[in-house]
Amino acid sequence: MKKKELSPLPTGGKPPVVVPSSAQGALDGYPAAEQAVKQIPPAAVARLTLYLRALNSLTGDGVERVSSEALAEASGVSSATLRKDLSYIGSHGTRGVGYEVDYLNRQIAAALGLTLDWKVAIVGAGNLGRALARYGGFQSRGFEIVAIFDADPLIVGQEIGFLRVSDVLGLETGLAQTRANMVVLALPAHVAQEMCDRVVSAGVKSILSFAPITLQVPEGVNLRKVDMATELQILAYHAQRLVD
Amino acid sequence: MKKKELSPLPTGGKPPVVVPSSAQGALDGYPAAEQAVKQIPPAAVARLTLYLRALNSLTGDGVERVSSEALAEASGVSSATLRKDLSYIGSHGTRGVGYEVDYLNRQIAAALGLTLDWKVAIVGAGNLGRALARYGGFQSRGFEIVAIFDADPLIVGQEIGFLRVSDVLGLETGLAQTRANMVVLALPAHVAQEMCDRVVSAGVKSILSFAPITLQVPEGVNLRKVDMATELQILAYHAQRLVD
DNA sequence: GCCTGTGAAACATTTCACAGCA
DNA sequence: TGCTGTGAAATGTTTCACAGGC
Repeated sequence: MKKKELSPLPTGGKPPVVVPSSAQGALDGYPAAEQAVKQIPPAAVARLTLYLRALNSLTGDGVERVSSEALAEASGVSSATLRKDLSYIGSHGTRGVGYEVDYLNRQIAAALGLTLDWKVAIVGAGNLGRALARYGGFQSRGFEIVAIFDADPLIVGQEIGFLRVSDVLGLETGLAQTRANMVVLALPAHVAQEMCDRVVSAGVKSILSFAPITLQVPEGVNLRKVDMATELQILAYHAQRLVD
Repeated sequence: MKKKELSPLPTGGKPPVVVPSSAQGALDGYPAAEQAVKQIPPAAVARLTLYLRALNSLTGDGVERVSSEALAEASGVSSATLRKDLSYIGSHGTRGVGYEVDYLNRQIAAALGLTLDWKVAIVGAGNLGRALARYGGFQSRGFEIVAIFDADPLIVGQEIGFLRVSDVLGLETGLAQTRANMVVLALPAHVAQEMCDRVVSAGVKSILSFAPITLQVPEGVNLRKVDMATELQILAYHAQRLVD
């Protein structure tokens, strides 16, 4: 349901292991292009963001070096997992010593693509959309909120933080003008798919949805979902089990 | 970091495998008590909530029966995965026919423990906390928001939806009085761990945190985390890879 | 005949344990 | 000596493919 693949190169590496020989015999011509698209396991990518947070916090505390043990503890994972994760982005530590906080921070950020320019548009200026627009946590890591849209005439035109709510009628134009390359959907279920489609048509390839509905997106579009109700239900399952 | 274990049995078998005999040997008298604490794989639990959403939507459309293929499509997973997931909670379909929408809905809800009484308290009445308090998605699935706390004197006493913001000084008392058994933390990073500790001390075992920080909780406490910045960073990684 | 339920295979992730280098 | 980096083992998840009942 989500894999596709087209990288016909034997990038060579551990888990991500690229299909050894197999397919691809057809085209190519180059023996071994080194462009090799890394490929970090999804589970590791998610954790890299945690390490980043922990490293930022350490920087704030003036710490300059950290061991895998300590960083793992601060991130809530095992040290073995942490070392394995870091190995996917290369060897950036010193044996017998540990990791340089600042340097590692930059390495992870680079691996995640955070050095690029990310412009985020929020669709939906209801309670959640407004809260997101005002949330400072985005800006801090290079995500700039460039626009916020809504359909309600009473909300359009309002100021939220440094932004003015735009009419969703002008969604496509707005996305193009602001060069938004990510969209956050903060919408009720019944309009989410429609807005999602428009956003996709406008060429946006990265979408974060808070809508309580399963959205369909075409291949090549990256969709991540956050749903409070879902999280509570998962908690409920575990809590119930404690009681037996 | 999260496993514990105490089952000294060679459980051997597929994922969920019910602990064969194990604990409780004390009572019963039957050779094979069927009470057997299920055990659904975490990945499957997360997806069961998606099926629930899809089933609700189908009910709304007046659909009474659904095939694994159709339900999987609506939920965004493969039909094999769906059938496997459902098999963890028992056989509730009819071969050659499909699943009864209403019946399956109830079976999943029961398996997730949604028939119990969940009372949720929100700690933090900032932008996000207020948005969550007003979000209708909770109530719909048996989660009742029973209190919301904040430390800011300007916010304490305000009305949000049907609730009045309580002073976080009275957190412990408030949790006890309202019999809250779940807590949502909607707090800035610098106070999140402290509040988390207080909530844990008060006996709450299920916590959903929106704070952009890794929280430490003792064994036996269930913590789930949602972080917008993390989600965007993961999107950034994938988006960057599309460019190569 | 058709679609569910499920062993078994394929694949992915995590943990172990230790070699290797500062 | 001490901690990283990483093969190999253990564990978990997804997919395959087909037996089995309606």
